[in-house]
Amino acid sequence: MGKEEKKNITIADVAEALGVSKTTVSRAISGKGRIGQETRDRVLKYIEEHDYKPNVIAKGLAQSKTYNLCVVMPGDYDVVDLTFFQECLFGIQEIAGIMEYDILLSICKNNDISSLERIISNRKVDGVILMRTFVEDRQIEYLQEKKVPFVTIGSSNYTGVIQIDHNHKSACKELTSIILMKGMKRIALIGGDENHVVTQSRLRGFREAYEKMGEVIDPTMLFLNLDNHVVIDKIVEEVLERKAECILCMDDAVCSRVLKKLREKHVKVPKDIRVASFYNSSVLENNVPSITSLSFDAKELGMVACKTVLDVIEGAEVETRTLLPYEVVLKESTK
Amino acid sequence: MGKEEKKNITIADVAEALGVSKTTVSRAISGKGRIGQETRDRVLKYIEEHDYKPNVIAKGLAQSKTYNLCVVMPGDYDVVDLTFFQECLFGIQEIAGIMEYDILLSICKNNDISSLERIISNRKVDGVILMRTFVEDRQIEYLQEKKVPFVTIGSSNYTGVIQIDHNHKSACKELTSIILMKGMKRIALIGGDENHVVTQSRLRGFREAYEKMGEVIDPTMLFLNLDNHVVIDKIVEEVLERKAECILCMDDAVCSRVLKKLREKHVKVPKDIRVASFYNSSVLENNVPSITSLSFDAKELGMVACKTVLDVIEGAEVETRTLLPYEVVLKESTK
DNA sequence: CTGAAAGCGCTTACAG
DNA sequence: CTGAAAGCGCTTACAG
Repeated sequence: MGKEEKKNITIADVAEALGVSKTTVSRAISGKGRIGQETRDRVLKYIEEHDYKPNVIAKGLAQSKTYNLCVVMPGDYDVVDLTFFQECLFGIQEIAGIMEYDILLSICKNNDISSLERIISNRKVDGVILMRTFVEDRQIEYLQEKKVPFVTIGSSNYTGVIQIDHNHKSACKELTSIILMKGMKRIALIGGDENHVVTQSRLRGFREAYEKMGEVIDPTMLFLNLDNHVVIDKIVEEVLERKAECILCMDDAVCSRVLKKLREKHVKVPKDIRVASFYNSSVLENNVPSITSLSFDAKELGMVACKTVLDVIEGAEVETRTLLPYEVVLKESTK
Repeated sequence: MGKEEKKNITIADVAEALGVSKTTVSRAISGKGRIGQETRDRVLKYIEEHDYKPNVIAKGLAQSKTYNLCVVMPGDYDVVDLTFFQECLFGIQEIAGIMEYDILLSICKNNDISSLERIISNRKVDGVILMRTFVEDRQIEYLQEKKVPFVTIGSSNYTGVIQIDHNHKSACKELTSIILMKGMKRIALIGGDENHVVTQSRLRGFREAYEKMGEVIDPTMLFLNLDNHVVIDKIVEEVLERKAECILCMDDAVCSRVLKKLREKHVKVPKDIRVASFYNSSVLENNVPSITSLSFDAKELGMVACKTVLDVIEGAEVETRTLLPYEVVLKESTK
């Protein structure tokens, strides 16, 4: 409509149009440095009217900043609880957006950090959020070595790591205690990769509950490091033979598979055996019966993590460890 | 260990160390412009040994490029099939990584494009991949107006849009035909937001199957635009009363809810009623009985979409519409 | 084949 | 309070 293809308007254009220097325009926009109120208003008015948008890349180059955050998501297919990471991502993105930051995604499959390395050495981000931690964690080692600001979602044993987590230990302790108090002593604990820090925390909570109740764990009822579905199926068989009263699942993916196996064998929950999961996600949402589990606010976790890494980037002091609250949600499966 | 905190080494440092100009170093690295073989080798050797990494941001500023792609993910919680988008994202990331591009994530809730707008007006990306299309699509309109290179995953009716999609129409037509051929005429079609292009395609396939088989659709058996679980539950009741022989679900989230309701009412699949879904994802993976559905390769879709948008960015000619193949997977639920 | 210089669009000491 | 100039780390006509 007569509109000509406009080149992007720059700070120089604004300066020229207003008969001031680029310095002045820059100051009016950033709010840094002394500048006359009237001058500032003129500049602000002009850029508003002409829809001027500063080039963030150029700004970044001058300031050695990118206004990007890297979020590292786990890329292992089956194990992952997608909903959790999704929700978390929403939280991160919400805060990041407010602070004018964007999210660069890195996908990490079993501790392979090549994608993260590329992003860091290309200087594409100002900080990193790790969505999952390993007991032995190459991402953490790499980031510490490179002195890149980062936080982890989930706990870590590495010293000096800023961590945002739910209180998994305490949550699992509580859920386990409740089950013990209901009189079920023969609990089978299934799932969980011991290389993940969260598994360690859950396990500790599980153990503490037994101690607190003066009960003793039957070590043959612990089934960790299950790497595939077939193994889970076999374990369910075994657990049934051993007359377990309750199956406690480390996460919902495992729980979902356990429930499938139980259905196939026509074992009724909760009549024949009780089931609970250390995690709640939409995977089990539509299950009949409804499944007792721990409830965590993943979005909140993401928001806090994002806020924290931004603080770190700006050099603020932050807590080394932030623990968010949880809920125990009792449902039909443990009635 | 005596190692001093090194500032990042730049192209100027390399040039000085080698006694050549920055121009020469730049050319050796980029491979553009004439340069002596011996000189190039010297430069390459030096940067290799000293672990020099070009600053992508600076390079981008000089070339008006970012080496970033924006991927727009749907942010509506319930409706979304996460696994699909996740897989797709993996595919995108895999190709992007190979081409030295990174992924900037934008989350779009019900056609709200503010996040995308920010990323575009901040010039943070060279191109965009839209993971879901709307019949009336503000993202598409915005990107076309701004002349930003982009492709859509899923089809679109806007002219000139580069689309990568599975052949949903044809897939749904085939699955519907099979069911009709099995002798089930009373099919209830459930779910699907008519604002999504994919719903339109599926519906068209459904209709064509009826036409092909010389059957007539009972319009009162179509239940679209279900926005919440309660509605689905009610519809299942209605469908049962109306003696439907098969429930066809537009996607797995809907199907999962339908199955839940059926279980609660102790209606057996496939004995009392058959069920199939126009989509396959891990949501239904552990269901007993296994569910007949259409199978699509989401990762492949992501890979092709990424490759295509990269081609568009580089000004290459690309197909306006690429349709990927599918599979019909018959399982127990329609036996 | 190689280099000096201008430019990408900002920021920020420094000087006035 | 304001501006000229240098700088962020690259690329790329242009000239030789």
